[in-house]
Amino acid sequence: MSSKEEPAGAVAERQNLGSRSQRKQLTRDALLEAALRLMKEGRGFTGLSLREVTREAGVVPTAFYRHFRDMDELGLALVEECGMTLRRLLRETRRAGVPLFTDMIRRSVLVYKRYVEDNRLQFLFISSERDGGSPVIREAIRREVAHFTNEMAQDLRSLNAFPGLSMATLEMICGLVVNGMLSTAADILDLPPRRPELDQELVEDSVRRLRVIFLGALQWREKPAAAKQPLP
Amino acid sequence: MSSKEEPAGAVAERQNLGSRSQRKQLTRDALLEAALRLMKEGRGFTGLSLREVTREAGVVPTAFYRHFRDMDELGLALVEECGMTLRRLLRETRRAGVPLFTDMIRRSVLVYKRYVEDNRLQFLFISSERDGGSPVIREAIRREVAHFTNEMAQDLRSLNAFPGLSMATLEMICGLVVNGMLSTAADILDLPPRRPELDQELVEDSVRRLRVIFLGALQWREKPAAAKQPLP
DNA sequence: TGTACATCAGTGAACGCGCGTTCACTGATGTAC
DNA sequence: TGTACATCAGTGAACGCGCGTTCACTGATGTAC
Repeated sequence: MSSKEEPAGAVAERQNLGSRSQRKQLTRDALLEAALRLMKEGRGFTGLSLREVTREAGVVPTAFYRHFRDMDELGLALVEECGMTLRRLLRETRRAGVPLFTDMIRRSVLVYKRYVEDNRLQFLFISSERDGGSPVIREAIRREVAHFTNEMAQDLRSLNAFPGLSMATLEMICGLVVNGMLSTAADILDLPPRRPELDQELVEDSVRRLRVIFLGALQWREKPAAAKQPLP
Repeated sequence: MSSKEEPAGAVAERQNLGSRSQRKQLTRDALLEAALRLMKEGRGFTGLSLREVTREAGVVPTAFYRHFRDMDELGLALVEECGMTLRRLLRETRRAGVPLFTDMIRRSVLVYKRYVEDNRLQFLFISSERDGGSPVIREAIRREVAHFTNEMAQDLRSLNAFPGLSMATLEMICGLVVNGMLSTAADILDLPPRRPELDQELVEDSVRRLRVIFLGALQWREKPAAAKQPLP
């Protein structure tokens, strides 16, 4: 125990052994995590102050500049971290199987829900900064999400889930799915604890929405690409 | 012309005749509009300061308190304004017809795009605070959006567009549509000027997404509502 | 292995600034008689 | 209609505070010989 209570042992960790650069990395991670942690109570990233973040991380304000030029640069680092989280998600969901039938859709949704809950802070960051925050961060998030959507479309193609659909159409479908699932993430994060019936309801709602999209996808017929005409 | 350039004539307006309460209302409107205007460059509502808003509105900081207790209260007033904008949208889109076929979907999308462009600032507020901002404002926006979704479902029901679908399913479908269209609003607002080919592409993408959803809705078969079972 | 020096992650004091809020005020508008 | 008073939207000075950033620093780690 410390006489002057420390935030979450961040400092203690850093005081343990390790090369200089290893300990620098620990401080950097502490700053990133501090920022995410401060967003827990619904405050946007833009509302965080540099001093607040360093305080939460247990370092002096000026130490910040050893790691980031400013808060925007820290935000971009968070986006990158979240991008990695999304890519891992794709790998995990892939194992749930082709989501063409209700059971597989439900299985995927459950994997997803679990994943969002295991990575609360990152999904909170994504969903609150995707449309909100500073333009540069918003742009970076959109890039990650577009990349994610694209990978998902590649997956569907290689699984041959919708044989009749062009790659462009698959991407459109995946865009709908991803957009929906990111909205759902916000709802998952808002779920009150110890209300399993609400959890179940949310899952079933998600399943229904995904079913509509996949039903629509199965019905989709590609039009023969009309020759591009100049605007009138 | 004024020697001490004034922001957007707000003060000048207020100096014209009118009863005391009329002029108070003008100042209130100036504050609301100032807040929206300051969000133009991608700054979130949470990032605005009270002093900044009063400066933009052309009044002294303390005048703020004659109208709102704090910035949150101003935010809620904005949400209410946006709610009215959404309800007007519904009335206008209704005239575009039942969106079951591609042409009608396209017509609705064009009405919507035009409407978003005519109400840029309000849609900017909605889309950036829907997931981002302070919890109390986010909650208020969600309520407005849920209300909007519900009205839309009522519309589809009374048009008898999907005779086989229950009200709950119609609401689910409308939820998908509304969620998608609010994301699209952000894209519409980001469109660079004088690039009609990008405008057209965005419209066609929206139409395709809506088609998938409506195709799915037409395929949907209600399950006979299974008796509710207690959780295992 | 031992010594002398360089590096650099983190410190702590200091700065000027814009913030939200308080307070007593002004003077035009509204009301009672 | 005219007068005396009340109301209250907007003013302007003042406050204490947390902010981002600068600077010179410390002292442990790393490197060269």
